[in-house]
Amino acid sequence: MKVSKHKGDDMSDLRVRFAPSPTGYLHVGGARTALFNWLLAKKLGGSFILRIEDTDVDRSTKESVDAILEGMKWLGLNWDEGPFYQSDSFPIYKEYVQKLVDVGKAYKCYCTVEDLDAKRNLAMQEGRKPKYDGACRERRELLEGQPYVIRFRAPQAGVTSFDDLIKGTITFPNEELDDLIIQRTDGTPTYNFCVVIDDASMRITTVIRGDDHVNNTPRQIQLYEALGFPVPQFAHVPMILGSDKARLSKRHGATSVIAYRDMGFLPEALINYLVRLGWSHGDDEIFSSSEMIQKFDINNVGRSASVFNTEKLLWLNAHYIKNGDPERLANLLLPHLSAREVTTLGGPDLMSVVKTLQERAQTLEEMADRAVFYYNAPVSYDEAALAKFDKEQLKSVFTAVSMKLADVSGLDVAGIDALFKEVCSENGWKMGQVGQPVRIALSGGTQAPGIGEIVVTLGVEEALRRIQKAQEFIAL
RNA sequence: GGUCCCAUCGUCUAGUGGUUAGGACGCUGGCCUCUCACGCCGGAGACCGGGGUUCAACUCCCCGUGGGACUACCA
Repeated sequence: MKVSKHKGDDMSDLRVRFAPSPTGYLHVGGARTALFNWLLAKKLGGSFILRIEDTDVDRSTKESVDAILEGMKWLGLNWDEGPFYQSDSFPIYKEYVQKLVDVGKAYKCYCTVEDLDAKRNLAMQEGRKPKYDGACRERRELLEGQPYVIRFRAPQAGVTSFDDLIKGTITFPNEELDDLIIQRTDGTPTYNFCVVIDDASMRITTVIRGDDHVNNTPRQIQLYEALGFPVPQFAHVPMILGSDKARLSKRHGATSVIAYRDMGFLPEALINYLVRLGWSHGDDEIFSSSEMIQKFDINNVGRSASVFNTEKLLWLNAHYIKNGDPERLANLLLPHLSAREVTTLGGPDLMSVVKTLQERAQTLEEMADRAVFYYNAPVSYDEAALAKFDKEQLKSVFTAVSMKLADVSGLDVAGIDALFKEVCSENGWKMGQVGQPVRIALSGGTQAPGIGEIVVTLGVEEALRRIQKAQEFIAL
């Protein structure tokens, strides 16, 4: 077999990671980043690693970790290694900080937060760069007992650049980069330092992450080089925006993937929606997970931010509901029915109910709403709709239909539909004069599955009972 | 302010110098029809602006303009 020289080929030793910080739930932006990582790993037979970035002890919570894991699992984004916690590696970071200090690539800085803030504000006011002024960079004497942070001694001349898999070559003048803090006063390491140590020690080959990290990348590259680690490849995926083109946030509506689950979305719909946000494969819109894996290519990820569009997500969800397995949907629908205090016990077969609703619901929530009448007989009727028919007419329709229905059994949907046609032709009625009143009698309203579907699903006996009740109602 | 990134219908996008600029969501006209949906057929709808390069620019370059990110002892 010939070995291809093309970049991106033969990457079976590819190692990628998703590294959320546990300061909230898994949001759709993070989910998409995770998805792209997962897809690339699956496609190239690499490893997908989950790492929890909890170096900020104050803001990190166990609840958030659980919420993120729950979201990942729901979406089916299984990981090969982890979850690893940065907080478990504090001693290791410390070791590497010391190494850098020993060789003079890092130094103690005694500047106080107040001093730094003051200098920064002054610089801003005077229109200068608000970067660290290097006050302690050349300090020779050590101040005993004074609190300090450790700063990385960054190169001040030249440029740092990298070839981003998505954005192309990006170059930064080193003079724009100041000496970043790698260890806080309390001895804990900071984010930019930890990612480098972790990505290096986990032998990550390709870092796929949000666009908002582009500016951190040159600093991290300098750290890799100072530490003597190989620099991984980078791929920065653009942000997801809200309808007003501002960064997606709660005020744009739901951003948590679990919230979408609770609103009745299917995981495959959300995944399909997310994969198309920023990535494309010609004119294709619908992707099964195996198609996604097969067709995914990081080079086809777009460079610009995209707006989250719930309408399209709804369309995809409707698509997957329409084509989904009724049994699975029935199970997924259960909690939504419970939330409506509907019990399916003793009622129609839920799977049959689902089948009548698959083309009529965009979400499981909507399906649940539409399913209620099957289990709870109407206690009132759409009076406005009923008013469109003459009372006497209604009576004769109900009577005629009841008589027909009374002596049939075992009919399927087509059979029941044919039976209604008979009623029409025998009495000189139009289907509209018969179907709609019966629909109201059976469901209480005007929007429901086809008459035949309802009668068969409900069962002839229950249908007759409901028609009788309606008959009594209009007699009042 | 500085640095970096981005720019095709309202939205998601295809497009890699020569196309009637394609598809999808949404919107909309019609068909189907017992309601609601589904489905099918049709319609409106875009290359941010200005300079170059070229026989020819949506496509390449530059400058604007407009968005966004970062500029923390957050990640």
